[in-house]
Formats: sequence, structure tokens, C-alpha cells
Amino acid sequence: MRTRFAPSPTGSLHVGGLRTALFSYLLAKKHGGTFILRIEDTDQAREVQGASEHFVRMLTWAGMPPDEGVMLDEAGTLIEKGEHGPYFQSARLTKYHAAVETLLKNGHAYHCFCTAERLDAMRQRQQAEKRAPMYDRLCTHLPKDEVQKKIEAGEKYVIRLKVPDENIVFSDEIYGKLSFKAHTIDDQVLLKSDGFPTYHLAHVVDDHDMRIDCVIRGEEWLPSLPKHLILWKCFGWDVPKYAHVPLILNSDRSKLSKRQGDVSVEAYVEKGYLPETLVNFLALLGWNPGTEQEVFSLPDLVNAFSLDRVQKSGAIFDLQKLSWLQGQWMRKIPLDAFVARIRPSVEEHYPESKDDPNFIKKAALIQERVTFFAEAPEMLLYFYREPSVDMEIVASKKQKIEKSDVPKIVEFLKKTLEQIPDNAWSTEAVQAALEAQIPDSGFKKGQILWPLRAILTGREYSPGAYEVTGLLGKEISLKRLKANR
RNA sequence: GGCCUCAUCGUCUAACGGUUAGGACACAGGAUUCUCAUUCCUGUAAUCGGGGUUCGAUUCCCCGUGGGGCUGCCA
Repeated sequence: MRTRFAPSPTGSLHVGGLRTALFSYLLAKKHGGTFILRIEDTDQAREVQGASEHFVRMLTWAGMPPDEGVMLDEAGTLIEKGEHGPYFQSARLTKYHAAVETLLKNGHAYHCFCTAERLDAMRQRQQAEKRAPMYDRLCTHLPKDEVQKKIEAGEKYVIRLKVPDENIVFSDEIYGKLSFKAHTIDDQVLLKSDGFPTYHLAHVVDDHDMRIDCVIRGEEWLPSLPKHLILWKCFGWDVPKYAHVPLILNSDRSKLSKRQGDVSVEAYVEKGYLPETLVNFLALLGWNPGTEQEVFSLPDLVNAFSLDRVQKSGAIFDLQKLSWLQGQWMRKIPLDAFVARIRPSVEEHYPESKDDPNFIKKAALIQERVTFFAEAPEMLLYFYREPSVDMEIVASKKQKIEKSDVPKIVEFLKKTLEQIPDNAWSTEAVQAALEAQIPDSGFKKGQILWPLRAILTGREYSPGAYEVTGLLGKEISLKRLKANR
């Protein structure tokens, strides 16, 4: 099974593009096949420098680097690998020209010398008459010698497909039976006047050359499918399977666009989403496993994926579910990997954390409270810096603590904690000591633990009082208590 | 306008003629707990409308309605 992802290097990778790539990747891997990256750079005007490299980087980030076609070598330079290249369409011009020659020779295509002005006027007229804008085939009737004369005179021309008069019926892997009426299909331009092919020609020639078994692309291509089918037939080549994937939508159900949020994969990378999160989320957007499992790693997906469980209708990109999945994946990360990921930024904020023997324990406390790695330094602040403590927070009304009680509570905490020997200090020891003494203190557990936590962290919300006290150590804990008598 | 296409809770979706229409996110309650987060339990919430076919339609067919895509010498 050979599949491909074939983006146009006109900008950064779109989340919809990544999902199309994901489905292609999954289908290939499901069958032990090959996932190919081809670059469709036939529009010179719209090309963006560095886009191809960017695609490879994003695919690699997501865990699905191409097996064949355009990729990066160890040194990070863009290379092509594979027997069916070149994999940049701009390097395949002779192949397209040869294909066009066959079409011309067999009468499936013709030269068209119509100017942009004439075409514009024609379309306007058709619109005004409430007819579908289509090429009127003026140049189909040009005699051969006149065509020759015009070419020799240096007149600009394009090559158009001569659409035969027969209806098209086809079965898409996702949509099922599809039908198109012959007279609604336009004589598509195949070769532009600059000598470059249009998408339509290049797609068919390349997917044939590259032995693609299943073409997976966005639903927006559905209306031009009949043109492609006609081309396969004109060339006499076996038609691959086609799977058109439904669109990803904005919350107002329009095609996902930049105005309403982030559409580039890079934006999600920068925000700190894990590749696992985005891949998992995108897979579930339009596909379901048929079971109640929701959390899938890439290998899980390879195992479970099939095209027949892909949805036909577009799906709204739901940030809330994405965020929930991020939480799921954050908590799934092994502790040592989590530590490795937050370590650099934490050390940058608090250089002393580098020599902290309890760093791992502190990291463990925040792992289930963190959505993005970048939150870690802020969440660990009170371990490495003196927090400013607000008496309004310490004397919490919700915990039924009066300001006048605070000195007594602090006194109790000091007395109890001081009893713990320096070398026996630990979360467990703190817990044992406090729980043994609280019943006789005249206060409830919450009236004791809330102020302790608030004084040590300066915050309303944080990991538990025992854990914080245990990890902060006896000296600092008592120092902060004394400062807030 | 024309062509193609889609349609189940707010959102993502399951149910390929017979279910009290299921799950997840979100939301609301509750449990656990010193707070937050996590976890667990409970609840609110959907088959676009109208015709057929059938003993029986979410499911099959037709017609509406609504949405989306395409309608470029862009992809």
C-alpha cells in the first residue's frame, strides 16, 4: 500500500492538512506500506520559501516522517529519496509535457488561445444568464494548420482537456457512490501558458508514476474528481482508490479559517500541545474506532484505523476537547520524561533547582495540575522563591478562619513541626505529626492545613499542605511560619 | 445562479430495520479532600420537516429545508 501527502508549498501546514496526512500515513502503515511526501509546486507565484522543509518538520514532529519522497537527512538538509522521483512537481515538467503530447495525439486535449479578457467576458455573460460558467469550446474547432500558425506566431496558449460526453459514476472510499453529469464538467486547463501543469494533470501523472494505491485528499476536491477520472481513462491507466476526507470547520460551520483561531500546526506546537494530543484529536475528528476508546497513541491508531469508519460530514474543531486530551496525555507521560521536559525552563528561572535533590518529587506534584510544560516554573515558584503572603488568603472565610485565630494556628504549627527531628523530616512525618496533634488543638483539620499551605505558598490553590511542607524542608517551612505570626 | 455533497444531544460521535437512541467533551449537581487539579457517581441534552416502503424506520427511497464545498492558466 502506497499513499502520499501532497501539499502545495504556499504557507504553513494547516491542521486540516495534517489530518489528511495522518489518514494517509495510517492507511499506509496499517498495511505495512509506504507513506510518501510530494511537493506540488506548480504555482510559481504563490510559492513560499522554506515551506517544504517546514512540512517535513511538522510531519516529523507529529511522529509520521515520510518514508519516501521529500525528507530531511541527518544534517537537516532537504533531500529526495525513492525510485519514483523527482518528488517536486517543478522538476517533472518533461513528464507532463509528454503526457500532454499523448492526449493531443489521441484527441483528448486541444490548444486554446483564448485571452484572459475573453474568458472573463464570457464568464460574466454566463453568470448574467444564470448559467454555469464554463469554457465555450471556441478553440476546439480550430483547424490544425491554424493552430500551427498561431503557435509559430508566438501566441500564448493553454492545453485543455476535451471532456467526453458521458456521465461519470464512481465509488469513493468514504463517500460511496458519486455521480456527475457530463455536460456540467468544464474543459479543464491541463497545461498553463507558462508550461507548468495544473493540479489536475500533475496529480494524475504523478500518482500514476508513483504507484499510489489510494489518493487521500480533502473534500474540496470532490467537484473536480470527474476530470481526474476522465484523465485516467484517456491515459489508459488503472484508477487508484480515492478517499475524500470531510473538511474541518469553524464553530460557525464554515471551512476552518484563520479568522476564528489558529489553523497552523505550528501554532499548536508553539502553544505547547503535545504531538500525541494533536494527532489523537485530529484522528477523532471525523473518524471513530467503533469502540468507546478515546485516547489513542499513533501506534494505537495504526492498529485501529480504517477508512470505512471515517465520517462524511465536516467536523468543528473543538478546542475544549483538544484541551481535555492534552490533560490526558500530560498525565500519561512517564515522570522522568516529564521532568526532562520541564527541567530546562525551570532551571532558567531558578538556577538553584539544578542541585535540588527533591526536584523530581516537586515535579510529580505539579504533573497532574499542568496543561502545558511552560506552566511549570510558575507552579514551582514558592519552592525556590519567597512568596508574598496575603493575610486575606490565610484567614479564609470559606475555611471558617478568623484573623484573630491565625496567631494561635501558626503557634500550633510551629510547635508541632519543630518536634519533628531534622533528619526525619518528610511529607509522611509532617502528616503524622499534624494528624496526631490536630484533634487536641481546638481547630478543625481545614483550619490548620489551609493556613499552613497559604503561608508556605502564598496561594489559594496548590498541591496539598503535607506535600508542600515536606518538600520545602523544616528550615524554610518554619522560617515562613515565623514571618507570618 | 449552476454543479457536487452532507444532515443523531451545544460539540465530536455510536447504533449498518426492532435499543429505555449509547459514549466522550462541555455544562449542572454530588462523593473524595485543607484548596486547586485529578479520579469517581448522577443529571440536563439529539434522530431537520413532509411523504412513502415495511408488521416496524435514526437506519431504505422521494420531495422539501438547512449547511458546506466547488464554480481560476490556485491547489
